[in-house]
Amino acid sequence: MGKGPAPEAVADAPGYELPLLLFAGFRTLIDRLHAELARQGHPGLRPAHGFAMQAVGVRGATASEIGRRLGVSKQAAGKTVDRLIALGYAHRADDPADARRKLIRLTPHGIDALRRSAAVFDELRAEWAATAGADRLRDLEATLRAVVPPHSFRLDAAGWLGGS
Amino acid sequence: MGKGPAPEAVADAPGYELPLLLFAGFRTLIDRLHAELARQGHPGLRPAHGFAMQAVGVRGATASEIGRRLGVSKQAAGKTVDRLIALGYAHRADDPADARRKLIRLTPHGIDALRRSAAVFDELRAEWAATAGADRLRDLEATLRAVVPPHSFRLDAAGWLGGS
DNA sequence: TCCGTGCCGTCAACCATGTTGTCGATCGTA
DNA sequence: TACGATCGACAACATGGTTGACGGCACGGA
Repeated sequence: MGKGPAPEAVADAPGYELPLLLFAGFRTLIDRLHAELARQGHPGLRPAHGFAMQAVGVRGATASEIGRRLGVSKQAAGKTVDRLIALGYAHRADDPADARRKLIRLTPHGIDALRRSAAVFDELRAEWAATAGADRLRDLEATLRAVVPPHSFRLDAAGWLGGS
Repeated sequence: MGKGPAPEAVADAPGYELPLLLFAGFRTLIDRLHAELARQGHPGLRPAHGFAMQAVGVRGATASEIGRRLGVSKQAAGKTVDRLIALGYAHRADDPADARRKLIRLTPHGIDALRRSAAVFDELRAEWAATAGADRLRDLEATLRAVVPPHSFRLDAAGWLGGS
């Protein structure tokens, strides 16, 4: 680029490409993560489950709490937990200190998925660093941190497109 | 990792931050687009509709064609078209040359939404360029183009998270 | 000319994820 | 003790996806 004579406008990319590029990047990472997880003993796992397990965390949480972290209603969180439990990634236990609450905790299978996810993400980032250069990747992250408002840095990716 | 005295590792961001940053960026752009569109006479419009209208295009298309472009079944495309029509953004017309086909075309309202979307995306990109610097934004786009496989540059964002 | 093959749109059933609204049980507190 | 807030659950529904089936239509070869 930069072949035109105009000094200030050097054929910038059209604005609509930016969201497409960001989404393609996100999607590429998530797709490759789940392809790798499927290979490592976690086939049924889908993107929404990963976000939900992150919301559960290694400490466990109640359904209402998970709903707040994911930005969805407690009912929706309860349904997601049901599926997590059906898949063997979590289990429900009564809270001895409060009979209303039910603690959701990850099973060892769930912890394993979380641990492997972090490892795969590190590998994928290293791959991108090798392709684009470590400096350019760091710049990309720094640029995104600069333009993205911190409150949008949340876990409620799943279902965001469908719900408005 | 990376907090030791090793000279080559300068506390890189953990790998899991990368998808979060990319998604936060994508989401920020889309959220602001739809907030702006709502202000400009397109309230009911949601992200999925935008992708669907892009797949229809100004030339029009059949439901099967739209499904192929979005990477979903023709039945799913048909339902999405139904909602687009109910919202007044598209209409169905018989194809005089082939009685099997029904041409989906955008209404003037739909064309207006597409035109405004492009304008808003350009404004948002200019905003990011002002915040992060035009050069850094161009670098970000170039880096993403380098690491993202071209085949993932598709329109099937809506519903992707839910379907695997 | 007629018939097989294949695409088009549609209907039906179902799944996954969200939403609101309601409700009984329980906790904490005025 | 009684009230109010919260928790988990249930029901009904919207949205957006899937597969399977099916009748209508186009087109090309026996």
